[in-house]
Amino acid sequence: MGRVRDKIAETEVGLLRAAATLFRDKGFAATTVREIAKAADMLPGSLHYRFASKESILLALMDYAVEQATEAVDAAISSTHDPVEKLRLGVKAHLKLLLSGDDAVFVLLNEWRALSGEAREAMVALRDRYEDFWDALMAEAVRAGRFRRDVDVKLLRLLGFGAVNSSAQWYQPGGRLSVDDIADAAWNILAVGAFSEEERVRWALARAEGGSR
Amino acid sequence: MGRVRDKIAETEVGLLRAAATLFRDKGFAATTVREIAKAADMLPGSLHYRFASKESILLALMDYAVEQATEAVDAAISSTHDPVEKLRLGVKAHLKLLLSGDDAVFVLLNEWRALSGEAREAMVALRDRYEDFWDALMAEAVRAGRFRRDVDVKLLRLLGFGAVNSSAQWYQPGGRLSVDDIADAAWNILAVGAFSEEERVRWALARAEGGSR
DNA sequence: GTCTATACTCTGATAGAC
DNA sequence: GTCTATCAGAGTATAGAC
Repeated sequence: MGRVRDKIAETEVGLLRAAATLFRDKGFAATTVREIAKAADMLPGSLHYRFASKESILLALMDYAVEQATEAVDAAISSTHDPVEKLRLGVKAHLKLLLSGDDAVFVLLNEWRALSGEAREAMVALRDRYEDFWDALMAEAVRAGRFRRDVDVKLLRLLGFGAVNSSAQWYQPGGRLSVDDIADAAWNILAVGAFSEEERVRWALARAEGGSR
Repeated sequence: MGRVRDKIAETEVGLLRAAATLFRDKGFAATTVREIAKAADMLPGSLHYRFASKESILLALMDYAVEQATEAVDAAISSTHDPVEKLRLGVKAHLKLLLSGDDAVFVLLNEWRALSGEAREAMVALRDRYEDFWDALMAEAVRAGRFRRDVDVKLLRLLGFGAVNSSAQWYQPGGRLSVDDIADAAWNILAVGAFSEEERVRWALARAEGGSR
């Protein structure tokens, strides 16, 4: 029983992966269903057996991306109860996924304009939930006095993810900068700039103690 | 003499403006030349008299965007010789242009993947020059000891512009946040996080003195 | 310089044999 | 479930009258 469903899922995941790479490289509108089918070792007719339309491929892909991101971040922050450390680990997990080579998250971030109508609304709802999750995590750190009081949390989240997510546009695997380099730099600039004085001292001490972390 | 050229230029600027709005809203690939022509009060045939191809419209648009950005930033930083103040004013000018409603810069940042071949190379060369300009400005601030020594300037520039440019994705004219709010917040988080201790003190004093700037 | 009309290609999607 | 063959429409670009 499970065998058949697994096989179906596997085919569809491969298809989504192929679509993600093409959507990332050429954009959704510039990618043809024939190209997707070819990249997935299929013919256009077979592809339409799995997905009714090109747009439904994109929507499924985004669904998959949000699910993956949520799982990755949840797993990463489960090891600590410190709100600031949760943020640091969560951002790192988010970035790792984004730069891991799986293009779904990249497409989620950059091709949402291609969806229209109900599909667009469903997508926005998913994205909002992910963003609310982060806002709550940050609010916790503010409540604990770990960020400056005058920091606009929502704006910090927007700018922070803007910085982190933009790395997908220029990151090169095997290049000068590793994923950890980028995560650490983003943290050392963005978060530290938002830290309260007390937290700044704490952070400076931890750095001096534990090496370059 | 100048009259004719001005008239031609005016027609083309109007056309580029219409194209920019469409490219921004729907993306380059999803926009048709018929739509561009209609938005510019023309027929497709007439449009092709001005631009040989759809891609050449995009390239001309990007050229225009880089020119505008360079001029805006140059004008903004000419009033000071302080390297950090140059950066602050320059970033603000860049952001103002990006969020001003002229969509050319947005398209430049988000649709460059649509170009291919020689047009792509020409575009990358333009963008690189703009980025080199910023790197030089930042290097000046580092040399003067105004940033922490351990800050990777190129990475800071990438992350910084990632944050600033991302605001174009969510900024709403007339919304809760003004362009100045965003510019100030980005500066207060990003730059301050990269400041040297000495500069941080200087900045804190200036803030206490001059209000919320 | 701008129009109308159209050539030619490629698109997403479907039908029906296997 | 996957194939071949094909539809109807939309895409860019062009030709030539005005």
